[in-house]
Amino acid sequence: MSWYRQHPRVLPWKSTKDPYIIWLSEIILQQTRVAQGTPYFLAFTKAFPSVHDLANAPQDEVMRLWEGLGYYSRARNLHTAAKYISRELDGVFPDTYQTILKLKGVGPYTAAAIASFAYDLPHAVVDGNVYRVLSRYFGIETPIDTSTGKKTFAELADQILDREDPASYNQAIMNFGSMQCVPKNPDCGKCPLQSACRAFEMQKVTQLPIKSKKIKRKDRYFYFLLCFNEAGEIAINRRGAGDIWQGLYQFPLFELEQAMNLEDIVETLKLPKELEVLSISKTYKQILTHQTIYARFIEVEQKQKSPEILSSDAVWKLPSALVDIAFPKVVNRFIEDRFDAAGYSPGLF
DNA sequence: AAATCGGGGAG
DNA sequence: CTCCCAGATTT
Repeated sequence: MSWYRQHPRVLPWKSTKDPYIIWLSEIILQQTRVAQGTPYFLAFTKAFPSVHDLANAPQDEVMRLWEGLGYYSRARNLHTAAKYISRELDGVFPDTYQTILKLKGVGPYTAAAIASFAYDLPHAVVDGNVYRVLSRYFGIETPIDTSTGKKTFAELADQILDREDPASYNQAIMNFGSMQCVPKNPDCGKCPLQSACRAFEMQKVTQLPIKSKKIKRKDRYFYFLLCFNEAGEIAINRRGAGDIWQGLYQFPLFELEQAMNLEDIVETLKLPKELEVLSISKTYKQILTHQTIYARFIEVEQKQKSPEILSSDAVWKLPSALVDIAFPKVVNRFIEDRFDAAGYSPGLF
């Protein structure tokens, strides 16, 4: 905390005790760097000053504001919890750790953060920064991504929590982890904890914390159908549950097990005769945590009316309206290339 | 307990 | 490329 007083960090959500604002910031910052999340925080607080504003917003509007931030279940759960607080709790934010924990999308970390920052309750946060600081300082080699590890670090964090000022303490240890005890090449020479740091003593700083699991990524090949009708509108649909990007929109999608050339694609997809293939885009690559997406966009034109050729849930939008709809990043990259550079008429690459 | 869910920035 | 980020939920 002494170090923290000398290394303050001005952040837009630190100047309030409003639990709604704090909750909003914490959800946005889950697995997200401060620099990446800050613009989203500003956009959300401007669009939805109160929990009622958020609760009463259409889902598509919430998703649109979240567009590009990733982990979209956060946005859906945020909206669900806002409606719960607004309608079931009369807009009164829950004020105990256990009741905060009941909110959709709020786990142990976020409940502790809200409880301490908004209500000064003695609950220790354990985020990626805290795992790193504690594992190094105490020289703990228990993997942090196991149930045993989570329990160990949660108990330790609770033991060393400053119960007189849990809000400042939580803020301090997270800041210390993000600024001094950084993941790579920490400058231990200017660390105030060096003399008591077990990892420094054992020369294991770079090895801690330990993670046991390694992620494996699988390749997926997406072929989106860019289908115009006679009015110059494009078919889109909303992605459902059970896969990535739930709640976002896309062009009608055909997925293949492996990459194919244009002729084989047309053959394999068995496109209806009413559709004439105009062109196919380059491959857009998007790396996610557990998969790599290779996306191509096949531009087709409807030669005659055939409403049911695409999925029945398709809706038609003018290209100029796409900017107000939430798409995955890889789709937006194509949209920018296709419509901002080449214009809005079909077939013109 | 393990798998899954995005996107970006640092090294 | 790999790793990690103010983690949570589902399987």
